[in-house]
Amino acid sequence: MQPQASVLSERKERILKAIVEDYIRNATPVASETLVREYGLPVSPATVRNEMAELEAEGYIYQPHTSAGRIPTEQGYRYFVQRLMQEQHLPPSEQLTIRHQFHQVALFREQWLQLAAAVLARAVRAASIVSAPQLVECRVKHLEMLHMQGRVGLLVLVLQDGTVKQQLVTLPEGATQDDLSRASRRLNGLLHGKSRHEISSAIFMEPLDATEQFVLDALVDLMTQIDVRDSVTLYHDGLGVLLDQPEFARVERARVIVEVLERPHALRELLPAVPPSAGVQIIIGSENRWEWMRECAFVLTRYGPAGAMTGIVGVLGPLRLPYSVAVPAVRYVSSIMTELLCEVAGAPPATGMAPPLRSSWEATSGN
Amino acid sequence: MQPQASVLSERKERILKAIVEDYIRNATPVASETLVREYGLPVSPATVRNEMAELEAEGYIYQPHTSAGRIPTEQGYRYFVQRLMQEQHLPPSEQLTIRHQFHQVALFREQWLQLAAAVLARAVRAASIVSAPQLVECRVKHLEMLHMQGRVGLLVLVLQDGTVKQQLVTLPEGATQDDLSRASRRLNGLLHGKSRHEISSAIFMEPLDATEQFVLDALVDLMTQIDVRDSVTLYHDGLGVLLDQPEFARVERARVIVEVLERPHALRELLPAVPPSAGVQIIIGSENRWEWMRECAFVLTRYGPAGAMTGIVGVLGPLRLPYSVAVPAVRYVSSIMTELLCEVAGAPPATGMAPPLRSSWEATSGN
DNA sequence: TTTAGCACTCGTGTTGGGTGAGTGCTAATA
DNA sequence: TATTAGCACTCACCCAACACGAGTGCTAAA
Repeated sequence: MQPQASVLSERKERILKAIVEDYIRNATPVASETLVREYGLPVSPATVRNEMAELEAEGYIYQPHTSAGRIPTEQGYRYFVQRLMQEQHLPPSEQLTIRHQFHQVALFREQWLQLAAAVLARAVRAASIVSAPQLVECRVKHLEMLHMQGRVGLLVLVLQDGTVKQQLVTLPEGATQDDLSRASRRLNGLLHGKSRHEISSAIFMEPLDATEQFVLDALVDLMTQIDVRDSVTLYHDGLGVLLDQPEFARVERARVIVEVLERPHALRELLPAVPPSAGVQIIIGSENRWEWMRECAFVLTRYGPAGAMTGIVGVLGPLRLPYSVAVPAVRYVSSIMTELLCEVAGAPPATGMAPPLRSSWEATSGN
Repeated sequence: MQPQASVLSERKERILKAIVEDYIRNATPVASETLVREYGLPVSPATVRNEMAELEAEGYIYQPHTSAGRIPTEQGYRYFVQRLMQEQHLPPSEQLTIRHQFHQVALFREQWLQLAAAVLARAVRAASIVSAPQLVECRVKHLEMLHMQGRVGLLVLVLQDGTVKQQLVTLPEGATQDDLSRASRRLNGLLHGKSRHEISSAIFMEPLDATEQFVLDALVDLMTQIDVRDSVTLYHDGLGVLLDQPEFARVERARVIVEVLERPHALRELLPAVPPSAGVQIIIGSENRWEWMRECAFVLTRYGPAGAMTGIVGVLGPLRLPYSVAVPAVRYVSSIMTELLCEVAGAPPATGMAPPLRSSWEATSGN
């Protein structure tokens, strides 16, 4: 492979751009004649062929076989997204529709997430993934230990940001609802606004009685688990439209994607790799850590008030993902989600993240 | 199509059984010679052919084309599951493993559901669906209205069976946490153990103040929504193994299934159709209400203490689903889930449902 | 009633042109 | 020197012809 450092001549860029766009559109190798005919290049096919030969030598495109048109290489796609791509924003009317949809379900968090996945899948015509927002630091708002039946209890924990966590516990012999309520009440007073770390290292003026200590332990337990466990719930959509893509005509290909979306251990490992406040990130082919992702491209970004509660949202598809649509779409959806999350959690929008404006397509279209 | 009422001769049954089993195994039309060779029929291929001709005339099997072996019709499958199938129970060691896995995550309900889906998909080698248990009647255990920030409040509701529901609300101007706590406390006293219907028609000795009335309204609102909304969360697994089946070699076929599992409106409509306490239900091909399901078979059952809180669990796949494995597997998983649900909710196991026994494979293997 | 024998059917796999899209090369041109 | 017309060449794709063989239905004998 050739060094990619250099910048291509304007004409080569124009040709490369046309090849990538055409291939993303049609999934079929692009011929020199098509380029001059459809993309208005002011030269003859022969000249284009010469340029293509050089682009191929430099590693931006390749032929699947002799006497076929050209297809972009990964390097070609990367050059495209870095320097050539013109973002195609969602039409304002559609942006409004989407915004409306989100506000309709603003009070149901699971529904946002599913909605975000659905919107992206439809806009980009690819698969989408959305992770539930994960707390950076969770602080106690309210807790309640309830007696269910026998020795089964239920600890309900509400965090500052509005998240509700629950956990079944086995109660000590003979604990009554009155005991538990009293303990809950006292701990609520003591622990309000405290983080897990503060709680586990806290020292209390008056010592806790046995029941209080029990509830406290259960609480610390639950808060510890929150970090590692279910906050990584993933939503997805758009598998169906993905299967329409010709690269998945043979099922073997599709299988791997289907399994990943359905059982997303692997994706979970991918998520932490998306840096906060770095805008939209594009991962193409072999940049991926896993073999099976080498034929896939991702467009991901983090949403949510940075430093408080963030998740990731994005799309994935074949290498010829429509990046110019995907990038603004992902950015737009993430900005809405950030906005909604801020309204609820009350965290200030952090610098570097899209601000939660009402009139948002100007706000989201910046670099 | 011929009347199916009649009972087949023993020899025809034996042949039909062999055809169905072989086809389920190999997905390839079954020849007369294969039958005598592999299934030890004490007759010659010619005799088998005569019988097959009759079975075909009666509508139990058909040939995809002249000079091909036979394939079961839907009627053939139905006869098989009703009269011929010998259930193949999971090996005891595996049952124990599964039981262990469930008890490991006994305290996290979402994880059961996902686990149930995973277990079924692996055991049956087909796709699986699990719906979250839905309350038949929900009664208040505890409620708490919290002030989040600005005019955003969070209503947290714990139901008798341990379900926790939450809902963001817009608070009245100037409501403080103290007001809300006081109202919550009073309402907790008044409403404990009440169902939605009882609450909305309740008359109180002392009239409610404005804040209390507000919280009450929000509560009724939320309880109303519980019936219709998210209780129908669906989990699924096994799409991947489904794609391996030759009937899904062409993607068009797979697409429809993928979309259904991913965006399960349609399945939701299917669920109420599964009757409670009817044991495992098998739905084959055109028995399904929807066109696109005509090539699919379902093995479903309801789990959970009947009359209290139930969901459905089952598998779906092509018509040649391995019914003899699927039926016991679905029954076994549902019995474990019922058991766990009873332990937590404390509802007595209803008559007609598999009882929540520890030693369960005897219990689950009855008809 | 069963079965051996046999002719017949029809899907599948293989082979072998023919076609056309698209290229690379060369030589002529601006 | 850069561009382009012309042309030969390559190779995937399509299609028709063909052989093969699996599996049947039928007939006649046991």
